[in-house]
Amino acid sequence: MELKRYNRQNRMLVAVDCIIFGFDGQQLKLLLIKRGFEPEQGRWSLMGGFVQPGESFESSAQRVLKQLTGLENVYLEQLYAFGDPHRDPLERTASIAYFALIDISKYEKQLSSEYHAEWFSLKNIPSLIFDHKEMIRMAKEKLRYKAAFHPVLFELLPAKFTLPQLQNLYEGVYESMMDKRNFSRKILSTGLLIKQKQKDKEGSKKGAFYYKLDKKKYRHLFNAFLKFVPDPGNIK
Amino acid sequence: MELKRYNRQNRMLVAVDCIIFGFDGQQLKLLLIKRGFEPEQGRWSLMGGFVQPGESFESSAQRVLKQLTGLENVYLEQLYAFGDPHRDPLERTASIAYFALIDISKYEKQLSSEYHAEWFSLKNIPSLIFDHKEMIRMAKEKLRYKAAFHPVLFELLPAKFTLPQLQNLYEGVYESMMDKRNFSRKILSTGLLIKQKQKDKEGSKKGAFYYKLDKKKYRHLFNAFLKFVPDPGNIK
DNA sequence: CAATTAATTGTCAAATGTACAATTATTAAT
DNA sequence: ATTAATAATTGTACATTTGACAATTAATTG
Repeated sequence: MELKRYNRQNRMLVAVDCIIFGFDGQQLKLLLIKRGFEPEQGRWSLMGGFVQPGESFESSAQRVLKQLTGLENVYLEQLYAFGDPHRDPLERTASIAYFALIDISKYEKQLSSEYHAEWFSLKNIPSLIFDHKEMIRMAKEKLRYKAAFHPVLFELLPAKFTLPQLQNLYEGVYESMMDKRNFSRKILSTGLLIKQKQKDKEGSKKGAFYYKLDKKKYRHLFNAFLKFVPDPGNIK
Repeated sequence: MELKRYNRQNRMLVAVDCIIFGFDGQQLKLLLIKRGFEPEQGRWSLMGGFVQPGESFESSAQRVLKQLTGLENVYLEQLYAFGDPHRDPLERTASIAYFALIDISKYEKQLSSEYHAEWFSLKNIPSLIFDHKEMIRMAKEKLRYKAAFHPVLFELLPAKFTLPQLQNLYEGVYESMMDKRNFSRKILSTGLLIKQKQKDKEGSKKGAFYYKLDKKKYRHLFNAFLKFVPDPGNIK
């Protein structure tokens, strides 16, 4: 007789949660929502949802992300599977956490009003449900790790950006100051940036030249091993 | 009225699978078992098991690992959550993959006979069930990444080991040759090794001095950022 | 004691990292 | 028109690390 299922084993709910990073030119931010159902209705939470039949974890995370931001084809990476038996008090629920990097200028505000979503500065995160605080801690750590060797932070920037903006971003991610001269030398030496003729005149009299990513080199070098940060600090 | 469960959502099985690395002094190896139940009974497989009620993913992996090797307190790290809806043809089953690094000399052979377990050279892995081949590919990649910056490969070695053995290990992990002089200079400069007065006389007339890990420095430096490998290659 | 084998040790040039400040472009005010 | 103010842009010298490369040493064997 053919087996039809694995008998005597317990099944559990599986959800995805998204840690959504954005950068407004000054600060690194996270997109959070107000949870719309019990338990913990009305409290701040990461955007998430249950994995549906026929859906992989990755496509589930993509679906959830599109629901909230309207965006597709964004940078999305699996962070960690959270499986503490009591992380959700109502019923055992595993959560596969993903982190996303989006260009904050492309995100559609109207969608997020439905979820009462808001951008929070990373230094000012409110109290969150379940283990979402821990998820964010790990996401920050992993972003630091990744960005030290791969040009992943460009995913947070618009098509045109300035060197001071880029340095702001790196300084925000690593919560430390960098030397302007050494920073631009290192970044430019990767050959990833193409200088534009236009300047950004906001926020300075002299204006700062715009740069664009060399998309071809970017794709080619993404998995190569560059070094964007001297010492990424103590990271796992 | 209080909610008791999340209604109208589908639950699924969740398992853990362990990619178990060992090093015999010459080659990097993986411990595989012959699957003992249907479907795919009798085929080669990673050691795994279903996550039980009340058990976290990590403790589930520890349990599975102890069942097969008799070992506790081994290096264990979550690799990735595999969730393709059809990865197990019988029933939807998620798998949280962990990779383990064990000292091959400590592992208890008698236990593994129960599971028909065998060590396989990484270059000679047999056909495997489900997505286990992909799990191994990712585990190798992650081990490379990790070992490039953290002294994690010492987990594979016995308490006393020689520099040539250590270099063999690194060369096995990176599938490339390294210069003896540069290798020992780099490794010794970390201050992690304590030279012993004894020599290992196996395999050479002159004999090679044993070294021990400085456990205190090891724990202290583990998350620090050392550089053990010149260029870890193209890795995610 | 000579021959063999593998471990151990050293040097130099090139590349990279680090610390540090003067100059330039633009706008606003006098 | 000149000056003052602001932030962007550019350069240099020194220290450290890396990478390429070969001679010497310790032990065993015939």
